[in-house]
Amino acid sequence: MGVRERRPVTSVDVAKRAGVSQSAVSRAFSRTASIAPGTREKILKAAAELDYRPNRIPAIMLSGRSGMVGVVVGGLSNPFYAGALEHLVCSLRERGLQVLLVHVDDALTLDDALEQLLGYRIDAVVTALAIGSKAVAKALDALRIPVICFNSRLTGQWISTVSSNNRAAGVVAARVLRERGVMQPVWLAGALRNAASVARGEGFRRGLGAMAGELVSLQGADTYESGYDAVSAMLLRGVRPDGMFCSNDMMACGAIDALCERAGLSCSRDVMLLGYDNIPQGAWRAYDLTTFDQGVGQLVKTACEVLANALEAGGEPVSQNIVIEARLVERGSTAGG
Amino acid sequence: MGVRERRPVTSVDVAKRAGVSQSAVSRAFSRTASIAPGTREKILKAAAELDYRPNRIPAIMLSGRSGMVGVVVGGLSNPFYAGALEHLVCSLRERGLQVLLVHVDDALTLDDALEQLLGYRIDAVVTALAIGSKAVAKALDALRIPVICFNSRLTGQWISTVSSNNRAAGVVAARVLRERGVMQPVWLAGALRNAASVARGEGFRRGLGAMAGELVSLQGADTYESGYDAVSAMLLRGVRPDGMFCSNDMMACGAIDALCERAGLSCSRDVMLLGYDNIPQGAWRAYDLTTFDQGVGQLVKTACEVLANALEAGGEPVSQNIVIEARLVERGSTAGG
DNA sequence: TTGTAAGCGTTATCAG
DNA sequence: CTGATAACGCTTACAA
Repeated sequence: MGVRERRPVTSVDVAKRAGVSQSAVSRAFSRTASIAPGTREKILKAAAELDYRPNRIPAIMLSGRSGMVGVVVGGLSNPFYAGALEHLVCSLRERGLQVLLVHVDDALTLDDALEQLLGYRIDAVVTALAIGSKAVAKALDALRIPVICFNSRLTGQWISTVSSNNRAAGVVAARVLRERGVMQPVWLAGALRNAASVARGEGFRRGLGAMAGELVSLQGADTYESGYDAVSAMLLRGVRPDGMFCSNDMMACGAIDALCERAGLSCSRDVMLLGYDNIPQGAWRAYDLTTFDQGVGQLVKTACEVLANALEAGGEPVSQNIVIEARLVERGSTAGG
Repeated sequence: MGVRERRPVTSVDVAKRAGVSQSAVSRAFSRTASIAPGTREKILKAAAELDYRPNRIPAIMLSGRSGMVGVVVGGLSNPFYAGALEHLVCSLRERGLQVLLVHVDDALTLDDALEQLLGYRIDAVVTALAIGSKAVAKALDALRIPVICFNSRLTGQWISTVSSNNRAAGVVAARVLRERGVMQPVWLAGALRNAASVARGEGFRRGLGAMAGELVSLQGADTYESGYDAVSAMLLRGVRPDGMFCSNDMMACGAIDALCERAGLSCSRDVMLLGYDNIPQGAWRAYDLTTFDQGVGQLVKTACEVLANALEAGGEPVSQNIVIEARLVERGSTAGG
């Protein structure tokens, strides 16, 4: 009684047991094919007894479509991206699409990862990478499958984008600060290659109007630590802000902590401060952060619709660019007093 | 000049162009097969010109192994899980395994999701679900492929677990509080079905020894809000703790905020407080949380090794249970004064 | 409605 | 080293 490698149950096994042809089994599991109800039941019974599970791999071979979407993420340590991924995975699954996940640190890993994913014949790529280089755009466009990017400026025949109106939000942030009498505004920028951050900064500067001359710009890198450090350095230089706009909530939290710890400045009492993303941590009592909500649900839903369109185009490139307004969420950090 | 659906480039196309047989092309891309260097180069050149990319799907059909691992997550809003996922994705990729990601809310979604994943002939399942029901264990075991669970008590022929020593950490937490003269200890439990939380609570109670009689136990649900609410309710009941152990950092942050906002109690000055997971937010200055670090890197590395073992077992079930010690990270929340 | 048979694009085996 | 050929487990004409 040797140990036998267990061969998975195939449609042939089921066919044998049900006393029908193998193609009948295929039809029993197909939505479109026509089959006599009795035959179908007989087959399903046999299948259940054998614990048969249709193998999707041959279907992929025939159709050339895998039903899998490559999802490329970086920076899951930012709760905004983690939340977006969670939404995305659910939405794609509802549309019958599976997620092949790749984590990417840099453009090099990306090339490598895409190479591998292509071997699996993924139908499309969805990404929220903040990497906005020409090289990346070119690599993605060369895949000849639909690519959907969040908050990106990448362009290409096959590339669609879904973004929040970063620039407009920047203008709103400036208006909020001006209305409340801020005299010394500070802009805390995200990573340079982050297109969304650049747009937010442009909007902010424009919104400040005449006051833009007073603007102090800090360079961050999208993380809590970078926000904390940039603000600490600013305080050491003797700058005392009374209004701040941070390119994302992570940096905003770091900024708040640095203001408090390094200079005893409290947000709302001494400094009006806004962030971006509306991450859960911003709502934690210790921060109570005014911020912009990108509407992850809406963003993801739109992305899935764009994706569906692109997949239906049947091999023809589709490129859409959709912008969604961000919503100001006012909390204590701009309450004043 | 009608629009033609573009057929992907196959090895036959490359063979034609390079003037060799199709099997030569296969060999040119294989690591093991032997082929003349000249032939190989000729083929690679032709492949590059045609932008050929080997299709992995047929290989999956032949071998029955997809090189894909189903990764099941819930609660990505907890940065601990988001970070763990990031590590896991990278580690699996280094081993040449792709990640098929599924998000699960409840046991029902799980069954459904597994059903689908099986169609893709995934080689294994990795999960960090806090769902610990018998039904889930049975469903996973029935897949007849290796299953690796983090911090779970699930058991089965095919199920391996990698956990931190939750019970021991609980004992340590109790020792820390006792040593610092705590008189009114409080335990903030996570969701009931969370086996890790149960073990932490058991360890804590045992570690308290004679003082266990004074212990106040609160029921949370692993989230910030649940921690905030449970502690708020406790304060309303008139309980004034001077030491707390929270089943995870999210709840610990909620607890800290409630203590401060509802009763003006400060952690470290009035209350010694410990969490679990060592999420980045715990290190943020506003919380400065003492906690237990599970060592995500180590946890994931171990899980991947267990997985590799199980995959090499060639169809035979493998079940390992590995426990890793958690490391106490002391910060301000237990500094006292 | 059902069965037969021809692929899908690789890898593996075997002869040359 | 190389080329022909047989799988792999399905879906889909086509014929009965």
